[in-house]
Amino acid sequence: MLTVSTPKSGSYHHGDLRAALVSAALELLGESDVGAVSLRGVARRAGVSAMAPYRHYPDKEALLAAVAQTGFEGLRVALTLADSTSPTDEALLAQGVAYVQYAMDNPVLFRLMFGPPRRDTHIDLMASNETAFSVLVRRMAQQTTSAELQSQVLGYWSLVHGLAMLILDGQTQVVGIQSLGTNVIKQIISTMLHFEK
Amino acid sequence: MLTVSTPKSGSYHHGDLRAALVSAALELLGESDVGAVSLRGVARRAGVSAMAPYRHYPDKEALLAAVAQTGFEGLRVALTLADSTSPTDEALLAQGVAYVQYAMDNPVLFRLMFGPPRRDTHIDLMASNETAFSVLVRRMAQQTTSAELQSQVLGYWSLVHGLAMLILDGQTQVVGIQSLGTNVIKQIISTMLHFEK
DNA sequence: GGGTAAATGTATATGACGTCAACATAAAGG
DNA sequence: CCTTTATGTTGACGTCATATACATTTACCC
Repeated sequence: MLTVSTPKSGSYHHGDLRAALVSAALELLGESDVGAVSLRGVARRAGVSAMAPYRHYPDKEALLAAVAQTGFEGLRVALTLADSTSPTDEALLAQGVAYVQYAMDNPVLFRLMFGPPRRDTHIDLMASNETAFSVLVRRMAQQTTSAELQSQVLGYWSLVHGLAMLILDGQTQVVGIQSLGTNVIKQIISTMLHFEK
Repeated sequence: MLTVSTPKSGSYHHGDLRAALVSAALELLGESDVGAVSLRGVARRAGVSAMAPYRHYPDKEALLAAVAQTGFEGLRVALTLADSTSPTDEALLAQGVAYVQYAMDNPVLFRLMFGPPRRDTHIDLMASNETAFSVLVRRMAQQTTSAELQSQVLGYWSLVHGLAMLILDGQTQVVGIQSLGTNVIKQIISTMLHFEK
């Protein structure tokens, strides 16, 4: 899907290191936990010296922010897809399920996306997030009376976001839930969703 | 509240280093972000050498787990207090507000409590969590029909947990919400809470 | 084309970190 | 007392993020 030009063998310059670094970081995120991803490790994976990334990102945080940005893009795609492939009256629920599913499919990336706000990158990340989030807002605006829209949007987002986080943290066992198929997620969300009444 | 015996000046042994370390770590958590807390820094704050903590905790992760445990204890107290000082029909809502408030008052600690599950400490943390969580479950069991209890419990927990997380991440600005007083939080939660209908 | 400036990658160094191993001191208990 | 055990300290290692200085390549201008 996201392919990156391989370094021409033996060439001093990489070709597209900027993208290769993000790609390598994504690979590493898939293998371990956020704190275990080192800039040096990313550079190694990209086949380049430890200092090379600094030609493209001012520091580690900036690289991770770029990675998080691709995560928001992926989330936007997932939400859009879920919305467009569902009947209108189920689109909101489908987006919620897709949100949780995305987190489960990309646990470490998801945690990175919503990690502690870093002063330098937080603004950009919120902008990325907004493009993903607008998909949900649009659908919601069509499905509810606009009086409490702001509260309802934040409430619904909180619901699915919290569910995603608790699942990633392995906290659902505290409630006595073991398996976590799509159906279970759907049930939890729709239990809380009584707007249509 | 949680006082720790000061090291007798000039004494080789500390007195109660085990507790002092947790206390020092809590102080540092209040000053920076979770990733910025180093074991060496905690040791420094406790006035002790870098290796001293290893006499009481097998590694950094274990110390942080102990800190997280005190966080769950604090959360339990906060929930219990909110529950007991509210009229019965508002107790559940009050607990939700208290949950979010606790996160806002202890942002870094809260993030540590619900951070990525570490193999060695995860089980213990979940046990701690369960004692806090049971406060909410008990109240909920009295306030709803028990048919969908499990889903409703997880749903409500997800709601307040997600709201807390989004606030900590500074994501509420995406929805256009600036100030975050108790009243705003209460409104968001109760907007989603339509069980009584 | 040729030469130079900008872009991009490398080498080396510094200080902080988590943790290991070896050692030092204090407390406890016969 | 004298020894065991608990508790701290010192020093070392490998890794990390990052600074500085240097090398190579590409791009552009004449």
